[in-house]
Amino acid sequence: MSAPSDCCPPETPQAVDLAADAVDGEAADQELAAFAKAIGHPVRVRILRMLARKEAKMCSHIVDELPLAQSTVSEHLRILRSVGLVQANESGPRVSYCIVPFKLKRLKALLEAM
Amino acid sequence: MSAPSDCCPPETPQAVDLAADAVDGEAADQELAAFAKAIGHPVRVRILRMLARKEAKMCSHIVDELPLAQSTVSEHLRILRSVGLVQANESGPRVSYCIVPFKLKRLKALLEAM
DNA sequence: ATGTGTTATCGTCAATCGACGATTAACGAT
DNA sequence: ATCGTTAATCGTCGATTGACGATAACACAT
Repeated sequence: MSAPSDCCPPETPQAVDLAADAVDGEAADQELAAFAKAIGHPVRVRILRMLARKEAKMCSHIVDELPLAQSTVSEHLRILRSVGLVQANESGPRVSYCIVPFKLKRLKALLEAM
Repeated sequence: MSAPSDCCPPETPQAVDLAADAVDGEAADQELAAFAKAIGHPVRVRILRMLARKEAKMCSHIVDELPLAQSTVSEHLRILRSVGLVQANESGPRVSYCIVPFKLKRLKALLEAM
C-alpha cells in the first residue's frame, strides 16, 4: 500500500549535506538567491503549498486548480525542479510531482542563518 | 553612546502582526513571493548579510565592498526597502541602512509554514 | 554663497521573465 | 497500428530586471 507520499523515493543519499554545507559565504549567497528566486512568484508558492499538503500531484491536477495554461504550469514546475525543491516521478505519460523535503530544509537553514 | 544598532528605532509598533497574520492563503502566498523575489539575487543576499552583521551601514560603505556602481547598489537597496526588510535612517546627506528584524522573522515564519 | 560628499532618480540598453498557443513526445489502451 | 491522455518543448510577445553613466537633490562646511 502506498503511504501518503508514494512519490519521493524514501530518502535521497544527498540528505547528508544538510548540516555539512556552509550557511554563508559567496556560494551560500548564490544558493539562497537561487532558491528565493524560484519561490519568488505567487503561483510557484501556491504550487509548493499544494505539493506540501497532498503529498503527490500530477501536473494536470495542478493545472485544474489554477487559471493558467498547461504550458505555463509546466514551466513553473520546471523552475521549481531546477533548484531541486520539487521532484518528478514519471510512470507512463503521467508525472507525479512532490516536494523534496531536505531541499526545503536546506532553504530554511540558509534563511535561518541570516 | 550609540549601541551597535543606532539605526533602527527601538521597535516599530507593527511588530505585533508577527504572530497575528496568517501564514498561508492567497495573501500569504503573495507576501512570501514578494519577500523571496527581493532576496532572489546574490547581491541582495550579500547586502542583507552585511547589514545583519554590522548593524548599520551607509550606502557608500556597501558600494566600497561590491564591484558595482553606486546607482546599482542604491537600486538593490530600494528593492530591499520596498518589501520592508531594510530600513533607512537619514541623518543629513548620509543614510544608514539596517535590517528590520521583525520583517525577517515574518519571512522566516512564512517559509517555516511551508 | 560655494563647494563637497552622499544618495536618489532618470534614461538607456541588453537580457530575462511570464504567459500563451501550437507542436512534439511518451506511454497505455483499444 | 492507432487513438487518447499527459506533459515537455518551442516560438512569440510584451513586461520586467539589472546594470550603467549622468544628473539632480540634499545637508553640512567653509
